[in-house]
Amino acid sequence: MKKDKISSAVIRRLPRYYRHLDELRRSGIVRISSSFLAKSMGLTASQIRQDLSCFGCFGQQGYGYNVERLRLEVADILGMNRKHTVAILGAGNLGRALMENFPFQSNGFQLVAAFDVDPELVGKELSGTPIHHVDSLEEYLRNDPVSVCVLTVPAGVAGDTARRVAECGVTGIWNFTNVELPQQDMPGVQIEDVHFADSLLTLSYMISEEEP
Amino acid sequence: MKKDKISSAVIRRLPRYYRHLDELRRSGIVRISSSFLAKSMGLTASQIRQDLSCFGCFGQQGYGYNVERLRLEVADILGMNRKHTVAILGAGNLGRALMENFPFQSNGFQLVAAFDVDPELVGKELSGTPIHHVDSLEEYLRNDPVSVCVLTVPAGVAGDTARRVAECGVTGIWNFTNVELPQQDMPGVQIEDVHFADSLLTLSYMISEEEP
DNA sequence: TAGATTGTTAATCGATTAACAATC
DNA sequence: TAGATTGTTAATCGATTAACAATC
Repeated sequence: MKKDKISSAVIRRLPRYYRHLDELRRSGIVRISSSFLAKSMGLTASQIRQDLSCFGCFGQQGYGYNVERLRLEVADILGMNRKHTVAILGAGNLGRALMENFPFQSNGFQLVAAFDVDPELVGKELSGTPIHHVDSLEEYLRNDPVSVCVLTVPAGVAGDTARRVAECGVTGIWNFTNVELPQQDMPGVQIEDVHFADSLLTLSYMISEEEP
Repeated sequence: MKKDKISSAVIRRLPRYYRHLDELRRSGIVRISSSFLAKSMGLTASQIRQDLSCFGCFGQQGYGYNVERLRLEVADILGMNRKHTVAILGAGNLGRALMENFPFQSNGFQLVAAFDVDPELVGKELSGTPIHHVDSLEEYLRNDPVSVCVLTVPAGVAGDTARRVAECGVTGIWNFTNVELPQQDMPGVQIEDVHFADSLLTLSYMISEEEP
């Protein structure tokens, strides 16, 4: 039975399901039961069946799940077939690392452009992606709307840059700056934070607890 | 009343508390009530008082919390005063981005070394941090143990590299590879994942849901 | 003193786990 | 058919919220 409102706990597990199913597929495994998948992921079989049942009936009694079919279903649920476009704002170290190394394509995204202020970079291409000047951001987005902007600008201009692209109708911001973006100022824009510092401090807590 | 076992939901909120308190302090605010802090963070006052009470009594009835005192308390809880050391494994784009831009110091960590296989990099320094050859990893760690290793190596060697440093007594791994490290193979090592792909796919889900 | 706000206990809400009929 | 395993309902567990006495 499909559910209306999916809890964020479930949503956050979906990419992990996808990752594991992709690995199972690549190692040639055709079918899998909830209990086997649970064991390999460190979850309970109940939870997996409960999670999946939010979106539909993908298994078969007495058989389990077809790995490839389930993988495609999860990909679809995650919106990986929607041909989302993405632009990178800020081609510093981190922005360039994402441009050159992150597999946008295999996660269902198409990287179409990057923006920076550095005259050394503007006008060049990196891994086939052109780097434009940030001054042309609005003009670019008017002509070629993108789904998601990757925010890898310096913290000082993070808020401003976010507001600018929000006004141009971007639907998502992937925020790598350590700044908390004011969601309420940007209605209709989904924000996903990657807070390096928060992550490291969590680790700091965990290792500090071990050795009191 | 201090609690023994802190739930991971609480732990994950601690860095956010720290970040907000640090910002309040920098904007010169001396005291704050749980309800004001709650509003600015998008939480409830109850939750904040409940969270903090896991670690002690930091407030005062009728007054609230002293921002700077609470900030220092949270820093201490997070282990930011423990002089943890950190080494970066893999000085590719991402590794270098962290070396050059991430404020390890102000998060309580001291970056002491980086490791790579690239002869162009080995022997050089970047932002004051020497880059050694990965072959010398074990020898280095024997002489100068580090608390945390940052895993920014290619996915193919992630598992091996993790095991190697785990055997050398590292207490934490900050994992930026898209590989799920087997926690059970490395007892006593805390693993904190930064899964870019999982994060982007979560955003993909959220923006796809908006426009069905 | 009166008003404000904490820390804590109790109530509620939501998420996870267990159980089981349905059925491949 | 017998064994396996799903999807779903019910039970349990844990986390969040509400309430309030204590007290600054």
